[in-house]
Amino acid sequence: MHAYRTHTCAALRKSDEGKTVKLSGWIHRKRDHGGVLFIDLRDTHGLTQCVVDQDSPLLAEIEKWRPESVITVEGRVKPRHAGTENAKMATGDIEVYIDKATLQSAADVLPLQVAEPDGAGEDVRLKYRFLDLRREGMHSRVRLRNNVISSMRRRMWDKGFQEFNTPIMTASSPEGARDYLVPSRLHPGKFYALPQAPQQFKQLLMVAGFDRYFQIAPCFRDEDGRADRLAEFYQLDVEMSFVTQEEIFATMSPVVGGIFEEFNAWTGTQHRVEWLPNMSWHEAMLTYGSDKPDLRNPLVICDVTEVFKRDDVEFKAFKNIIASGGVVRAIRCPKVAEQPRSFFDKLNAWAQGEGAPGLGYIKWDPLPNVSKGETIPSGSDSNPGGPIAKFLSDEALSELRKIADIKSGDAVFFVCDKEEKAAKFAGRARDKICDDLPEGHASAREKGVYKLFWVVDFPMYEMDEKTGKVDFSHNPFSMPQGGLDALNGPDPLAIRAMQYDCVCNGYELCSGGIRNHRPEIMERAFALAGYDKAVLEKKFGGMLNAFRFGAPPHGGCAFGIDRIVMLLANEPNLREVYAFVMNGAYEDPMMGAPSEPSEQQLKDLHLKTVMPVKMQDEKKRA
RNA sequence: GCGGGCGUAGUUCAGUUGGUUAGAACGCAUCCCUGUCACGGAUGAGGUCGCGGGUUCAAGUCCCGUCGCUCGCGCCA
Repeated sequence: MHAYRTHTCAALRKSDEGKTVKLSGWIHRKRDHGGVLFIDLRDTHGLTQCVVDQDSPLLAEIEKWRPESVITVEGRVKPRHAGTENAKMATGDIEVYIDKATLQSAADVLPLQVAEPDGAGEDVRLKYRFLDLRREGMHSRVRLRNNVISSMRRRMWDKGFQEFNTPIMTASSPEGARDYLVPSRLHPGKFYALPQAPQQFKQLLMVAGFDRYFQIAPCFRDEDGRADRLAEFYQLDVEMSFVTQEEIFATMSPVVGGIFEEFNAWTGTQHRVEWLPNMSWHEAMLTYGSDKPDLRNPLVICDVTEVFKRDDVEFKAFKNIIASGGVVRAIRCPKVAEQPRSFFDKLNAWAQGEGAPGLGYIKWDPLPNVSKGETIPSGSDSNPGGPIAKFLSDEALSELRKIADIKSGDAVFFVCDKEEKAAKFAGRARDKICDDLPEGHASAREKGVYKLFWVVDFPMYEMDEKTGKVDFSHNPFSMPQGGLDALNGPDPLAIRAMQYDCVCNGYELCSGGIRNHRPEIMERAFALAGYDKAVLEKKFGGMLNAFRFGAPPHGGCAFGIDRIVMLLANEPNLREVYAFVMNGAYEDPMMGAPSEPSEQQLKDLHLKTVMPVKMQDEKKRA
C-alpha cells in the first residue's frame, strides 16, 4: 500500500464500501463524544469523515491531536448508519473507520482559525499566510487564479501566439513609474532595473520577426500601493505585427470576454457578459467623468456651461468660475426628484468632505395633474426646486431641460470648475449618487453583469497646468494618429494617439497601442514633449537602433490579470487573489522582507546606505 | 509626502459621565458524554488596554507626542 494515501479526501463513495484505504491530510474538525470521535480529514480536494470508537485502543491517543495537524489514517470504508448521512458533503454517504493512524506533523495552537472564518486582520493573515491559504476562500481564489491563467494560455496558443520569457534583470525603461533597482557586483555603481513591463523586449521580438507574442509577465513598479495596486503584479502581455487597432480588439476581445464567460459563475451568481461599442476618450471624460467608467451606472453627464452663461441666470458662484475659463457639468439623474431631502443633503456634505464647495442641484417635482414621464419643454409639468433653481429664469430652465434631456421627476446635480477638474469630480459624484440610491431604483447600479468596452483615441499629449509644459499623457511608444503630419500640426494637445484601454465595470483591465516603429516620427514625438535626440537615444537607444534595421508595424496590449480575477471573485482587494503578497507598506511579515543586508553583501555590491535623518535620530535614541 | 479610520486576551470585538477585581464569543487546557457534522455540557488558564509623557485623589476612557495596521489623496496604467 502507498505510504500516505490510496485516495484523496474527496474520492470515496458508497461504491467503495468494504475497501481498506489510506488517507492523509489535515484535521479540519474534531467532534469528540467521549465514546466516539469524528475527524473531518481535509486535503486540497475535499473532506472525509473518519471515525474511532471506544473499541479502538487508538481513541485515547487521537483525542489529543489538535486541529490542523497532519495525519495519515488507514481504515475501512463503511456506509454511514441510516439517517446520519450528510448531503452537504460529497463523501457524505460513507465514513472511514480508523484501524491505524499516524501523526505526521503536530500543529501548535493556531493564530487564526482555518475551519471557521474568524475575521482575522490582514496583518495576522499575511504573517501566517500558509494557514490563511488553507482556508476555503483563499484556497479556492488561488485555484481560480491558476485556472484563469491556464485558460488564458490555452486561448492565446489556440490563436497562434507563443509564450516568450523576457529578462527580469534588465535596463531601466522610463515608463513613468519608479524602478526597482538591483545593484551590480561586477560593475560598481551600476544597477539593473526590474521591468515595469516587458514593453521594449516584446517590441524587439516583433522586430525579430516573431509576429504573435504573449507572456504571463511579472511587472514591478515602485509606487505606493492601493487596494487594487501592488509593487509586483502580473499581466497578460501581448504584441502582434502587421495589425490594425481593430484586429487587436477582434483578437483580444474573445480572449478576455471568454475568460469572463468561462469563470463568471465562480462567485455563485451567473453574470451576463456584455460588449458595448468603443468609446472615445473624449466622450468617456465628458459623459462619464472618467477614462474607465463603470457603465453599470446609468447616470450620464453633460455640459451645461451655456445655460449658466445666459444673462437671465444670476448664479454668481458659477459665473465667476466660467469667466476664468471654467465649465459647468450636469449629472442627470432620472426619477431622483422624489428622494427625501436627506438624500440631497448627504451628497452635499460628501462633496464638501471632498473639498468641493458643495453639490448644487435642481429637481423637477411632478405637478399632481401631469402624468409621470410626460415631457412639456416649458417645464409646466413640474415644479423646479432645490437651492439653485431660483437663480434661473423660466427660459434658462427650459434650455437646461432641453440640453440635459430632463423629464418631470428627474434631478440634476451641478459641478463647476476648470474643465479637467470638473469632469473628474462630476465622474466621482456620478458614482456616489448612484451608490446612494436605494436598491432597485431606476438609476441604481445594475447587477449581475460584466460591461466591457474599449476606450479609444487617447490624447497623445497633455499640458501640466502649473508649468504649462507639454508631456506624453500616456506612454511614449504609441503612434500618433496621422503620423508625422499630425506632429507637425499647430496644436500638440489636439493629437490623438493609437492608444486604447479595455474597461470593465469601472476597472481598467488592459492598456495598449499601435506602436511608433518609425525613428523619425519618434524623434519628432519626443521633441514635442521637450526631449532632445540625446535623451531619446539614452532611454530607448536599444529599441530605436533596432527600428533602423527593418521593423514591422506592430501593436499590442497588456491585461492586468489580478484585476480580472478580482472581478471574477468579486473581491475589492488585490491581496485576496494572490497566494503571497506584501502588505500596504510593501513588507512581507512572513518572510521578513525587505531586510538589511550584511556588511559583506554591501561591500560586495560597493554600496553604503545613508539613512533618512529621521531614522538616524531614532537609532541614536535607541 | 498628506488626510480619514482603527489599535483592549491567541483571534474577533464590547467597555456608559474618568470611579471597586477590565468583559463576551471563538480558540486553548482539564473533566463528562457512543452518532456528530459549527456536536453538547462543566470547570479553568490566558491582559504592560500599542508605546512614551501629561492632567487628576483616580485614566482602557481626557490631553500631547510617537509607533503600527488599514483605506484614500498625491504618485502610478
